[in-house]
Amino acid sequence: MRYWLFKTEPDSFSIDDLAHRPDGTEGWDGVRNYQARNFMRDQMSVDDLAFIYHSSCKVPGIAGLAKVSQTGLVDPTQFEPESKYYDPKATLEQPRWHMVALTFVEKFNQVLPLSMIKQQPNITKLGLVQKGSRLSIMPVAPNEFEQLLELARKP
DNA sequence: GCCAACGTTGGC
DNA sequence: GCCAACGTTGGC
Repeated sequence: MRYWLFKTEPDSFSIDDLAHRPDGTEGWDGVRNYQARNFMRDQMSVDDLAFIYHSSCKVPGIAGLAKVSQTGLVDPTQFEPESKYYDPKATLEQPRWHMVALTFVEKFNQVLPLSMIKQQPNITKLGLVQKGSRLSIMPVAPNEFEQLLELARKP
């Protein structure tokens, strides 16, 4: 069992949007970064837990929790010429972009702000706190995950 | 809106 | 295979 963090811009897709999807489930399409793709394709398992992180918004931070509900999916938007995620080099035989589906688990009472995450002396490995890290999907170490979850659930 | 940092592209 | 130029990310 591994732990992850998925960034999303709440203006386009927020933790509330995930919660309101049928079955609280959404294919995480549109990722066009190889490192992030490789995490999804090669390292995720069903029931892995994932923080949903809101970026590029008023209070960037961890907004909720989801779990990986399906793995090994092909991102359909790569084949759609009208999509902004269209990839002309992808073919049905040889897709380039893979994804997983996430299912809503929990929305925190308030967002755990990035500013607070950065103040935690024990959170050092998380990509978010490392300078220049722009990964949209990143692993979270088990002990850091546990610590962040506890912080986020504080009333 | 700024801008630092990063990933990708493409000419050579 | 190098690397400059470009586009994007994302906090502030």
